[in-house]
Amino acid sequence: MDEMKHTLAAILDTAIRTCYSTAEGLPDAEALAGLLEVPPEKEMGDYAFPCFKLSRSLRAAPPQIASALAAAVDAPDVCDARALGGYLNFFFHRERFAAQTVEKVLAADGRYGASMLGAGKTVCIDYSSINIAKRFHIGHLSTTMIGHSLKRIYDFLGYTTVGINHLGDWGTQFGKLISAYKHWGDAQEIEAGGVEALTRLYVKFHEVADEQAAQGSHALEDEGRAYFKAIEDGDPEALRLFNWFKELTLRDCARVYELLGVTFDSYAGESFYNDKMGRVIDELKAKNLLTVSDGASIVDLEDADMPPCLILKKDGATLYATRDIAAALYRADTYHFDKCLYVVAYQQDLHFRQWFKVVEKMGYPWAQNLVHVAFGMISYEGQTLSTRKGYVVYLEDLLRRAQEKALEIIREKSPNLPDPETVARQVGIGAVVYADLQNNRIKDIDFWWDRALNFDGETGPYVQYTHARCCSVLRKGAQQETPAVEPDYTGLGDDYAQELLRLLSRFPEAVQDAAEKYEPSMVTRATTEIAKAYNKFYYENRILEAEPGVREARLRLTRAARDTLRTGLYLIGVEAPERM
RNA sequence: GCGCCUGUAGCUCAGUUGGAUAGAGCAACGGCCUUCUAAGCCGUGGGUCAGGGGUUCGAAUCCCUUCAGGCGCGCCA
Repeated sequence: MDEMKHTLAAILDTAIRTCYSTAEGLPDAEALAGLLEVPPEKEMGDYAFPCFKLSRSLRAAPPQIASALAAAVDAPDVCDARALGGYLNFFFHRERFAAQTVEKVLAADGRYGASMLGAGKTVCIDYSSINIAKRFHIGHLSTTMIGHSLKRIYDFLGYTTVGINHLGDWGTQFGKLISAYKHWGDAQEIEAGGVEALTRLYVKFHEVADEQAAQGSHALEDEGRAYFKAIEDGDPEALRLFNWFKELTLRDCARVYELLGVTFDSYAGESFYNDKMGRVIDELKAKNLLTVSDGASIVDLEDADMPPCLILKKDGATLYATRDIAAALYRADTYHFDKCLYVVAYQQDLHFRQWFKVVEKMGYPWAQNLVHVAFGMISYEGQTLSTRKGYVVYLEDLLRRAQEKALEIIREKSPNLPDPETVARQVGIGAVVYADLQNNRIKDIDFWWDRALNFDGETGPYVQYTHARCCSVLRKGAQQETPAVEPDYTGLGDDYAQELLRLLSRFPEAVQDAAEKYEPSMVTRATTEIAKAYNKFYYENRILEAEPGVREARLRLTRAARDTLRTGLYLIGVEAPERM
């Protein structure tokens, strides 16, 4: 919560106690701060206190309370208070508010909004979690960017974070892939073609297997299973191929991660937990949680109104939930997390609720710190994503086209820009990432090329452009040779400057809210609002030609806006070019 | 059938613990570059907040219910 709120709450508290010294059951200053609201119109002030909340304990009508308090508020250097209906509206002392806000942002030296809120606490974030032998497509973007952004946000708030790419690197499909490679593969071709070549092999395998099945044969399927068994048993040749496929995939994805600026602290995936499943089974048995149903081992969850959680297949093989539980136990032991986030699509909601409950039944109190950070489905022009049907957009293609579009605009609008390729990369990718983190994560996304490549209006390039505009003003300001003067903050008294200042003052709260709700879009929106407010301020005020003191104040506000825009963009994983 | 989620302007979405006249962007139309980046700014039009009940001084927001859509519901992940 921002400082102004607390300051106002203290003033309000004093006023209430002056007017109604005998009343009981009144909220304290902290509670009052929580009741303060932002009025819908600027004309109504900077903050408002709804007096309805006090009418019961004060036994008075809200408008009367508002009038009485308005007369009792006495803090001329901080704010003015006026009654309007049942509201007590606070109007900041503009000059003082401007000075305080700007100096606070600048004193933070690029880390405005950062805190030590999370000092000593660890947050594990499971995101991206790609499957081996599959190309990175738009369906993987949300988990990757939401997780990446949350990691930056938590880091910024002082938490220790562990970014985990829980690789999908175990399962029969890898046996099938080996089988296909043995029949039709060529080392050089695969090495050159990467994951795409692997995908072709996988498709070929299924074509042939389907043909065989039509003739009543399962020879190829059996061979695939046998190769997977070979991997499990540690057969050197099978393992070599498996690791090669894995390496090819990681190499492929590394290009995308590099473009996005995404990094991980751990790539421990399913294969890593392969030898850690026994503990899960043993513990479940020891705690009498495991029962056999239709030959499979399950944990009954009827008391939690959920279907049972499958732990072992009829043949004794482990399942998805088993691996997730094993991973959670490992992470609890290894990282001693205060929270463990799973950035996974909402489709898997039941799965997470089930195994979280199993961990709870196992008696681990940290079960309540497991969080499924769910997000919406992505479709492509109204169709469900499907590699087979061609309804798929590979991320590299999207990012490439976005960069091309950005370069085209640069050639047209900024032909003299130095290093246009770098800026095009920053802007093109920024547009894609920003769009992914713009809305509440639960919303489904329908991908359309024309929307993805739109750089007008509330978009990543808009915010980046505003940042570059700030940089440009500051550059020009630094080039002018003017004597150093103290800022005259009356120069920030206009409505446009004040609106920008208000938004800047609320930015730290937005970052904290984003962390609390696991919602990066709250940072995206707060940042966009600041960009909009700066653009209005910029058009309504001359900065460089103002009187020296006013010029200095406006330059400082520009620097505060630039720093905060850069921070906001950084927190959602978007770069901030200084020119564009 | 049961469970989870969603429903706000033509489209995509905001709307803070219930608060003042429900807001943006896109699209459409009309303005603004001899002045700090026009990827910008200003303006116009556009709404039964899915429907119906209820709680309350006050509901897009909370409760109930109906409808529509998405997702999920034992040996895939």
